[in-house]
Amino acid sequence: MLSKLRALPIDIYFPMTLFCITVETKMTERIEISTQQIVERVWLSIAERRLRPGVQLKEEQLASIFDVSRARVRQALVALERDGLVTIIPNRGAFVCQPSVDDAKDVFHVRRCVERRVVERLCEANSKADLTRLRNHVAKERLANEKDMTTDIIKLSGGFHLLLAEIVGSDFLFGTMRDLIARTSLITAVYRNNNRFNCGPDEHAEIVEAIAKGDAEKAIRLMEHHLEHVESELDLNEIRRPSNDLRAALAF
Amino acid sequence: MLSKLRALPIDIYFPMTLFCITVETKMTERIEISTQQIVERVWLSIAERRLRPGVQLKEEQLASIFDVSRARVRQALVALERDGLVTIIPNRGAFVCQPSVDDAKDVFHVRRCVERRVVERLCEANSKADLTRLRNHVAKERLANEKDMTTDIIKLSGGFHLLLAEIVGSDFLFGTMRDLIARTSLITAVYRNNNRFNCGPDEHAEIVEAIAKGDAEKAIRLMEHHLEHVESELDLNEIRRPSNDLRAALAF
DNA sequence: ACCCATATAATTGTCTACAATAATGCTCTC
DNA sequence: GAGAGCATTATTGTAGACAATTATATGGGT
Repeated sequence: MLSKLRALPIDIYFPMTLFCITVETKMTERIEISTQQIVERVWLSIAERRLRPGVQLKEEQLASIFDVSRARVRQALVALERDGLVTIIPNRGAFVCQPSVDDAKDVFHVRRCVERRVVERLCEANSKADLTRLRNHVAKERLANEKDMTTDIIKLSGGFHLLLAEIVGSDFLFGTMRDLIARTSLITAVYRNNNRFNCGPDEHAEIVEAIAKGDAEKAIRLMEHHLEHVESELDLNEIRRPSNDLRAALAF
Repeated sequence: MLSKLRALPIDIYFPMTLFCITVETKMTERIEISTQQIVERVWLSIAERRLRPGVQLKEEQLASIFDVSRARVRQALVALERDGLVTIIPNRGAFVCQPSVDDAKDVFHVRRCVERRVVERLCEANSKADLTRLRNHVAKERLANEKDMTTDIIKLSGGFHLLLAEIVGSDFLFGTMRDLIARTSLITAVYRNNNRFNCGPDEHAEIVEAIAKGDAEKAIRLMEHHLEHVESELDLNEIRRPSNDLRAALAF
């Protein structure tokens, strides 16, 4: 609202330099890892299915892994809870969330509404510089897809939608999108039924071109189709699926 | 750098606003105040216009007012930032947000989508016990209105919408509603053009009865009408309004 | 009188030690 | 040998001290 979010460059939320930094950490002297970077690492680990739902994230454990103080880990966990990736139970600890099928549907429902609004406002007032940013972003997505860089694909795929919201300039929409994208990552990690991490940059490219032409109607239609596509690749039927819940897993 | 400074309300640079939050602290028993209670106090102070947008919430000040440690105040401020009531600028502090007209419109747009969804799901599966809770709540609202208890009116008015989301049982929708209601409180405090704090419990009552009858279509229509009503009582035209921005206020 | 650099004061950010709480393992009793 | 109660351990929560940062006030130069 009061433009703190907008004041910061988008890379802070999806820093592409993350892994470079971690490499340097090992090679050179100790480099401080920020709260935001911890959030980022955990988020990616969840999105890449390295951290499964229900797992407890112990503060001291994380503190030693990232070589930071426990206080900073705590902040990161609070932020992760806000993003809906983690549940904090008082005096118990933080656990990776287990979104229900209903949750997943709700998230996509709200996403459709919010992204529709974003595209609307984007078509109202678009500038050439912003179109360049969007096209550059899609180009990066293409590159990541070709080279099959999983981590980058995940980050850039969400980053596209976040970029749209950022260009609109509404802090509220930006924050809401950020929240929705984080949750979508978790939902995708839990419910996707194949190994593809997104549906490729082609649909994003089409949306950008529709916006470029100022064709709001088409852009909105493409966006809705895009989101339906993403949702359709998920396994949102109430089928029994592998779970950390011992009782459910051992029941016959 | 420069943009960051310009984003700040000008009266921050003229620290004559040393006015504290007036809270009736019961010094008799010295009860521990939880983080959540601090959040609620600040939220109500903002909603009741006792705290104006742009005011800085200094940690030590709050700590002494509530007689708690600064650490707890910090947590409360982080929570308030999440709710969109406060902006935290690194190394500068926390300030009450100044939502723009566009922000206000976005919030109401998203609210319409989310509440529509909530009502839909509520009509799908309603139970009698839940209807009782809703009716009791509306009754409380009526009482508060009759007795003209401002604080209660504000709390109950938002609480109604929160209760709907709670009954649905989706953590995601509940959290989203919570967020939207907090932001709406701030927006209402800034932009409402009369002294009424809500539009009375009658519209809430109608919605409850529509849900009771399982008439989803009517319930949704009533809800949308209700939200439009609330929004229409705001002064969301781009008229010049009293502002904390000295430059704007002094320009002719 | 204005601008710039510097010193001081006020405020936030971080860390570490300690307290409170919940989970685990053990022992005693029946 | 099973179960309840107790002790131990592991983990989270809190507070206070200190470091870093920013804003304000001061003074000299132009």
